[in-house]
Amino acid sequence: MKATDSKGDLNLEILRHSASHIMAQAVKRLFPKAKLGIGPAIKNGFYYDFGIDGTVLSQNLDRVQKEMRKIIKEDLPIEKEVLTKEKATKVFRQREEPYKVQLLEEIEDETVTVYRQGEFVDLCRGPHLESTGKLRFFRLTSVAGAYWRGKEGNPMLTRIYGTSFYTEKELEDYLGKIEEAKRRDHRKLGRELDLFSISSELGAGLVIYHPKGALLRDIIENFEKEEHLKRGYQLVMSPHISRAALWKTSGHLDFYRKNMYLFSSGDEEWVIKPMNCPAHILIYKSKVRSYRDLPLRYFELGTVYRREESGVLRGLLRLRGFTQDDAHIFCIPSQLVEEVGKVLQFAIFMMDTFDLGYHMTLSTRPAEFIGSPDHWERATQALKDALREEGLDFQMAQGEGAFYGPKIDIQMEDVLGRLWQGPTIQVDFNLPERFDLRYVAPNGERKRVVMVHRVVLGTIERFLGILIEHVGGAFPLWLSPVQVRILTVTEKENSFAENLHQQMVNKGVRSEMDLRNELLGFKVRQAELDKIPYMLIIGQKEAQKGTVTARKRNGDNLRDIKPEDFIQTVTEAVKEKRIEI
RNA sequence: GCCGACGUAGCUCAAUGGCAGAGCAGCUGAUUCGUAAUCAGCAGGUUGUAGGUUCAAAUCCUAUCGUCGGCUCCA
Repeated sequence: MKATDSKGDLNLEILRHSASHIMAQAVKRLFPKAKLGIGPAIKNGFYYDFGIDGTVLSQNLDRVQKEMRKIIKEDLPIEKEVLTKEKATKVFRQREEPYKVQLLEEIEDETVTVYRQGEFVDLCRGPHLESTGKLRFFRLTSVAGAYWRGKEGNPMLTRIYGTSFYTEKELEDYLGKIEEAKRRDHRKLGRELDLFSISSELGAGLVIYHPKGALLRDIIENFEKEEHLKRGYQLVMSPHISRAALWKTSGHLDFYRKNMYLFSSGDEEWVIKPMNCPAHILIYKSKVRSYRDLPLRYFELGTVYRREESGVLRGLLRLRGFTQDDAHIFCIPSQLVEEVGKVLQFAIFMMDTFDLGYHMTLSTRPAEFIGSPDHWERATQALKDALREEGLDFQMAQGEGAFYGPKIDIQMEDVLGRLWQGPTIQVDFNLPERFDLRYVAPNGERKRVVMVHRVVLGTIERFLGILIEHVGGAFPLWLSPVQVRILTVTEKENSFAENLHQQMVNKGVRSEMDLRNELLGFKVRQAELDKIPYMLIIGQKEAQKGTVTARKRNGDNLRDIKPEDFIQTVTEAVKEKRIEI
């Protein structure tokens, strides 16, 4: 297998796989006692797991990198050998590699392949580069712990991540992209733009929204409410605490207990809601429902609290308290295709509005499930039909569904090409059963209803985090907490500025003034850093003519604009939810 | 929860067992200026928290809370 002639994906995989072997060889040279785990190529690079004290590797990453360069310089041929399983087992026993021996035990074939480069031998399917010298552009990126074979309870190995490319430019581009992602980190921008904070005094995984963040969230929430009402959803609301017994009925107390906040007060046990479904179900159950009423679509911006493990918390992306744009659709099984189709359209409309890409995945019945296989088959088919009718490409994830029903997951793709979990649509056979949810059919029979759980942004918090990174903090006009900032050249223009400001506020434009006694350049810089879409620059010229000079976020100037024309431009862009200003 | 790295002024960081410091932000004053940083001065700290070792702790040890990178999880 020639690996060096082009740079297709397969070849990149070979390059990275060999890079991981070279890294493992370097680690073994420096730390002979390190035990080899596994070392595959992955999406953006490669890793290798070692049984060794993590501190040692994290403090010696540079040394490992240097040793790798030596091995590359030695240009050792990488040779494949076919061995019987017994022979291979003997080799790795001798080399005191227990993890490799364990892997061999699990292989059923009679023979296995090993790859040899100099003194280093690894159990491996290959293929590999011809020699270590073919690797040129690589970088070790981080050290982290990882469970052996990915199972909690197994020993924790130390994983080194790295990446490699065929050209220096590709490597630089990749590292540049990582830098760009760091610049856009929503945690950093959230602080710099004064949108939100997370305080350890308040508690990990809980967000406090500062005025600008709260405004931004309010804009998104209002947009969501409007769009839901347009699509036949009804707004509902439910309390944050409820009796534990409700969650006994729903089954959450048995299946989800470790993630729930429970407390007792008086003689009773209470739950802080981790989900909105039971409350919506109670609304459904509050009276007898006819087939004529269906489908019923209940929507709530429902704030829920879940006890997430401390290690999984991450900015706005993974929290303990968050707000889902949650809806539950109660319908007749025959309505499923149409309802799911509508949700798909809705989700796509939202992605388009925010200029995000999307990828769909259909997850089918897992090994452990409830409900009849027949129901599963029909529901899965309904989801598939809905996807096909909307003309959408999707991937299948066999056995990845929830235990209570199949689902469609939509991943959002941001401007850097990163994927984020977004909308989900889940069919549920479980809760209608547990709560005995029925409707009266045309023939008077009381039949079981089908329930669909769905979110179209996911959670407001996570979506905000993704959005902040997607736009790099420079929100489109309709979302910008501050749309316009008026900058005066000297204090002489203050009254003109104040007048203008009031005019805009009256028209619903979110305006701010910077009347500080500072140089214009200083104020412009501040407004740029604050990523304000429009600066209105007011000096002697403007004050005399009664016009404004509008400086866009990208530096372009619009001169001699009448205030009312500017206000109209802004108002129109907001109305159309234009992405570009 | 697990592995590792961390936690010093609002922010970014310095001080490696020996007097806690800088830039930005803030405040005061001067300056009245045209598109990414005007000048000067002032103030800002129980070094996350609680213990311990030491003549002496930001620095070493223990616990705890939190943050970051991963793993696992994500009904």
